[in-house]
Amino acid sequence: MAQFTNEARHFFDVRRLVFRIGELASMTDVSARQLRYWEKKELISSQERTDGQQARVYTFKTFIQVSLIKYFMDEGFTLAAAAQKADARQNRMAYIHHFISSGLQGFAKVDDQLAINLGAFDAEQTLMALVPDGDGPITYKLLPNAEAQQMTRAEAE
DNA sequence: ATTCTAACA
DNA sequence: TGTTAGAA
Repeated sequence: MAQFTNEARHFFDVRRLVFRIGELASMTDVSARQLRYWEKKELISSQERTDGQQARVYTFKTFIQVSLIKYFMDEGFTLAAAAQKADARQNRMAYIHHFISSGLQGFAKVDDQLAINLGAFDAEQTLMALVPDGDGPITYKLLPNAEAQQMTRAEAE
């Protein structure tokens, strides 16, 4: 079974997943003309081009942003309002992502069950969520920080 | 083939 | 906003 620690690991780097304007346009049903216009209005941005190339390069994050703006415009919002709502949505998602990734400290075995290290409960204790193999409720257990840390690390790699 | 800017319908 | 033109 895969083990995880705080270290993020991945098969590919999303920062290398980029699109040119034609691709992004067909992916989002937003015309290239609109994409250039939105960029000029600073509602979206394209990646800085280090080389001398002229063609815009868009990140995956921009793909999400464009999709959100498009969605809100289809809902009837003006471009400016749609962009504002899309921005707010992304900020909420960033917060949630931070909340989750900071809360999930790693996995371990406790009482022969999968245990999810949810991080500090207070100054001395760490909260562990015990996930049963089959059906059944998830239970929680508080362990001394040192013990939780050690067992979480012991299962890693 | 694709994207660029600028301009006009 | 769509759709051109001509250049890169």
